[in-house]
Amino acid sequence: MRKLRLAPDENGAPLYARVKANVLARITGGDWPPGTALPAEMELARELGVSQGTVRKALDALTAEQVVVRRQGSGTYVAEHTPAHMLFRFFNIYDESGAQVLPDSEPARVSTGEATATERRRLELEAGARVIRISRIRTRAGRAFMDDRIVLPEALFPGLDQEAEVPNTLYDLFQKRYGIHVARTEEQVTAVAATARLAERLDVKPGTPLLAIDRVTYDLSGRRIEWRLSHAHLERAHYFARL
Amino acid sequence: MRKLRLAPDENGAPLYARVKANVLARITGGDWPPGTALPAEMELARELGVSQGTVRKALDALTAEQVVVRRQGSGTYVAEHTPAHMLFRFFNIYDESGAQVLPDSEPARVSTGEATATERRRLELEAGARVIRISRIRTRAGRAFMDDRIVLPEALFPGLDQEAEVPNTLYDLFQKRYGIHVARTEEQVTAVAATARLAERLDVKPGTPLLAIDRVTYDLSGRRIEWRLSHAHLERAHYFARL
DNA sequence: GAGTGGTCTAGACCACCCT
DNA sequence: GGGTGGTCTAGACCACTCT
Repeated sequence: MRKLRLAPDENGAPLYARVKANVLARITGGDWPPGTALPAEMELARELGVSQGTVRKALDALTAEQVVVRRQGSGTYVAEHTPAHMLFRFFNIYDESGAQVLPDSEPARVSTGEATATERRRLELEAGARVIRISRIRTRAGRAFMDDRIVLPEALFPGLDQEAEVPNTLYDLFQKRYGIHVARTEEQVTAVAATARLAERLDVKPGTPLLAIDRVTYDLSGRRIEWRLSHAHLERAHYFARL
Repeated sequence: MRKLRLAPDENGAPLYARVKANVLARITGGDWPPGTALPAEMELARELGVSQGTVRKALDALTAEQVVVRRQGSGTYVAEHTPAHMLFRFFNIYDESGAQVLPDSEPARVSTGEATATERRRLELEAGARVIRISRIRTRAGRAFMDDRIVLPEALFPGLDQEAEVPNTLYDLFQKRYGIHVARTEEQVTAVAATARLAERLDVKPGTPLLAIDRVTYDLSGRRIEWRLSHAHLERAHYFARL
């Protein structure tokens, strides 16, 4: 019987799944920061006592989930999430020519407080948990077009409210400063009439139809790490989804 | 040199890609209708003169694209698109509890005519091409909530305008009657104010914010087979997207 | 040229389904 | 019990990258 440096739980899970979990743990644990080259497949296979094919299957899965990037002839690297890349990946607004809208962000207001019932529900927090709230306007060609209200569990992002400035893309800050890797988002989209507050912030008439985007963001281990409510006034632009 | 009954084009494309193309062609060509069991992996491998592992990789890809379904111990089957399944897969509206909304459909109006410039652009049709236009209301719990205007190239769906009744789910009709397999959709979502026409059809006040969903549907070979413009009045429901 | 990922093969054993 | 897909191994050759 070979000894494995994998999950001690030998029941059920196939080998490649345990290899995948092992590699993922070392990435999220910070052993291999973004941009690092992983050991070669053969070396990982030797280290873990499995065949190269099994390592390959695990790395294929991590590649599909965009945790890792493979470069033929060079190596396998922990996916690097540059600010531009993160915007590109999670900002779903496109203009009429099909090009992605790349928004700017105005200085934000940041505060902290005890989570409301709605915030606790959306972020699956315990009663009494505290949150960081960020409010900002996004602009496009110099004009306000999107109002963001972002809520984060304070326990996951201690000190974030002390930042001098909130960057245009929060998600790479999450990764670089807090080691929290954004994995996926779920968005609920509806059409709403502009309230007085939104009308003023987006410079439209009250009652103007706006797109409301309610987003929950998950990290690689499945934790809810952000709740974001955006209201957008889209002129010659649209929300895009592929199914 | 082994002789392959695969694509004669030997350059570039890996073997498994040619196996995949071969199997896909036999499915879309009607040799294996939906629900049919494919030959076993070993048998396909023998027939095509490749190893089982290569066939497996091809079938894995077709499984990921939902062209085929695998049942351990039983076999690999051409994906069967029941009406309920098609609704489930391509209808993106969910209620507040997270359950998918399953709409009903009222009798539709069907007509044909020469494609307008917009219709030609969205469906990539030649000048002079003819289209079938379907207009219908979808209901939810007995109340109108969505107005659909559907445009199809007549060349792909001859005689569809003569149907006695338009089914609630068109997509499985496409597959069963015309052998056209829906592969994916692209949707552009915006918020608009209800026009007089939409207000009357959806029983809301003019100016009410509606969700406008502009969808182009592609078949397995990448052809555009449908353009659909839906306007929805969503109460306690939302459009859902996972990214 | 050495090292990496990408493809392909051949064969083994297992878990599961069907009859 | 026989057939199927699911997993795993070992080894080969290729295409690419780096230096």
